[in-house]
Amino acid sequence: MAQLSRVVLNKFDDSNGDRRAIGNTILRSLPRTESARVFSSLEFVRLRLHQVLHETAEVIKSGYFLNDGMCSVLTVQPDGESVEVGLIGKEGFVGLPVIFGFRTSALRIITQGDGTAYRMDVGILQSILPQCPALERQLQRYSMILGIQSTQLAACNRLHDVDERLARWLLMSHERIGSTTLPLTQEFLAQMLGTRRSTVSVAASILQKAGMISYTRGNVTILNKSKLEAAACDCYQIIVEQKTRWQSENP
Amino acid sequence: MAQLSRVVLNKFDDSNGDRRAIGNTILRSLPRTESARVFSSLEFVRLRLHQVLHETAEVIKSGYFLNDGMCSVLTVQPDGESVEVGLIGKEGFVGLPVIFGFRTSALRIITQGDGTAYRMDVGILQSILPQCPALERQLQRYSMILGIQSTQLAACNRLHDVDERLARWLLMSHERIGSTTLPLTQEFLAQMLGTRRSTVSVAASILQKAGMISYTRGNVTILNKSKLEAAACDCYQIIVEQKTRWQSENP
DNA sequence: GCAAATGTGTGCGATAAGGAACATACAGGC
DNA sequence: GCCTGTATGTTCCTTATCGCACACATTTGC
Repeated sequence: MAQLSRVVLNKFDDSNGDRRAIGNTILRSLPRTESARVFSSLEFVRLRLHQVLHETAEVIKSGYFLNDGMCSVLTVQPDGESVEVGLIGKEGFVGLPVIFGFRTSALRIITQGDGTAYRMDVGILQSILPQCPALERQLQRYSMILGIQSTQLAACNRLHDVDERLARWLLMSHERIGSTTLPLTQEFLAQMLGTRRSTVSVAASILQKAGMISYTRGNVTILNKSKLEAAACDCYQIIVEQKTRWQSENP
Repeated sequence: MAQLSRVVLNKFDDSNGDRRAIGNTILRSLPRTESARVFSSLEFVRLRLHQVLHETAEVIKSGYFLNDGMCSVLTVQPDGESVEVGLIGKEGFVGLPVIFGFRTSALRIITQGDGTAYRMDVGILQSILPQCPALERQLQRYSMILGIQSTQLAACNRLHDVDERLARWLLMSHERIGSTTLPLTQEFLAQMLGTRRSTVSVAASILQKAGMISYTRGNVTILNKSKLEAAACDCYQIIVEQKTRWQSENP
C-alpha cells in the first residue's frame, strides 16, 4: 500500500507543486495493472460546502471518487421536500448509474462541508471500465453496499423519532468528516431527516441540554460521543456493522 | 420473441407434460447465444403465499427469475418491525447480491400471493455469469432500477400519510399481480407500511367507505381504480414513470 | 453603523399515529 | 353444531410531529 501511494503521489503533482495522498479506498485498492490507466484519467478537484454533484433527472457528466469529506444522497419530491437515503464518504464513488449504462441521476448528490475528490469524465470512465475489471467490480460492489445502506436508512426514517435520527445522523457525519464540528443549519438538517425545521430545533435542544452537542449558528459540535451514541437509535450501530461485514464479504 | 418463446417452451415441458410460457422479462430479453445455457440451468418452481425466498443475514442458495406473481423486499429491524423497501414482479430477479459476489442477503424477500418462478442454483449462476454478458448486464441494470425504486419508497414512507401509502401499495400490487383481488391481512399490510394494524384498519375503512375497495377477511378487492389513484400519493405515478424511463434508458 | 438576509428559539393549536384494549365476526377442525 | 384461533372494527388516551407564527440573534453587504 505504501508503494502504491508513492506511485500515486507521483501522478498527482498538481500545478502548485504540492503532493496529495489518495484517500479514496476504491482507488487505493486497485492493482498496479489498472492503476496507471485509471489515475491518468483522474482530475483532482476541491469540493465546497453544499455543492450539487448530481441533480435529479439530469445527465451525469462526471464521476467522483471522494477523497476527503462526504456527500449526502437525497430523494427529492416534486414539492421540493427531500429525504436523505445515503451517505458517501471516502469509501465510495458518486456516479453509480453510469457504470450500469444509465445516463441520468435519479437522485441529488450534495456535498457536506468542504472536501476533495478525484473526478473522471463519464465518457472516459465508460471507455476504460471494460479494461479495468477490478475497478468495475469494486464500483459494482459499492453500489450494492450503498443500496443496502439506503434500505436501512429508509426503515430508520420510517420507524424512529426525530431526536434518535438526528443523533444517528450526527454520528454518521462525524464518522465520515472526521471533525467533531460540523457545518450544519437546522433548515439543512430538516431536509436530511425529512422533517420541519422547527422539529429539528426542538430535537437539537434536547441533545444540547443533555450535554451531547453544542449548537451555534450553522455549526454543531459533538461534545460527548458516547452519550450521543446512547441517544441514537440502533440503526447507527447496524449501519456501521453492515458496512464492515459487507465490505469483507468477498466472492 | 415468438421464436424465442417456442425454444423456451420446448425446454420447459415438465413431468406433467404441460407447457409453460416464460413471463420473466429478463429471461425473455436474452439473446439466443445465451438462452440455451441459461435455460438449461433453470428449474420451474411454484411459489406459495408468504413464502420467504431470502432471509435477512442468511446465505443465498438460489436466485429466482419471477414469472408470475410478486415479492416484497423488506428491511427487518432487530425488534421485528419491518418496512417494505421494494417490489419485485416478473420484470425482476430475486438474489441480486449474488451477482456482485456477496453471499448473504441483507433483506427479507417474501412472496405476495401464489406465483411461479425459474430458480437457479447460486453456484451455477456464478459459474455461467462470466459467459453470459447480456444476462449479467440485465441483472446489474435491474439492481440499479430496484435501488432507485427503494429510495422513492423510502421518501414516501417518510413523508406521506398512511392512507395515501396504503392506496399506493394496493395499486402497485394490483399492477404486478394482475388481479383486482389481493390476498392481504391488515396485520400483513401493517408490516409492509411500517405501521400498526389498527392504523391500517382505520385507513382501510376510509378507502372502503369511499367505495374504492371492498374488504373481507384476508382479501382486498379494488372496486374503483381511478378513485384509488386519486387517493394515493404522487409516488405511485412517479414509480411507474421511473420504471419505464429507466428501463428505456439504454447505454 | 445600518439595513437586509439568514439562522435560531419558542409557543400553540391541530392532527396523525402510537399503543393498548376489547368485542365481534368468520373459518376450519372436530 | 361447537370450539378455537385468527382477522377485523372500534374506542380511548397519549404522544410526536405538523404547520404556522413571531421574536430575537447573528452575519453580511453597503
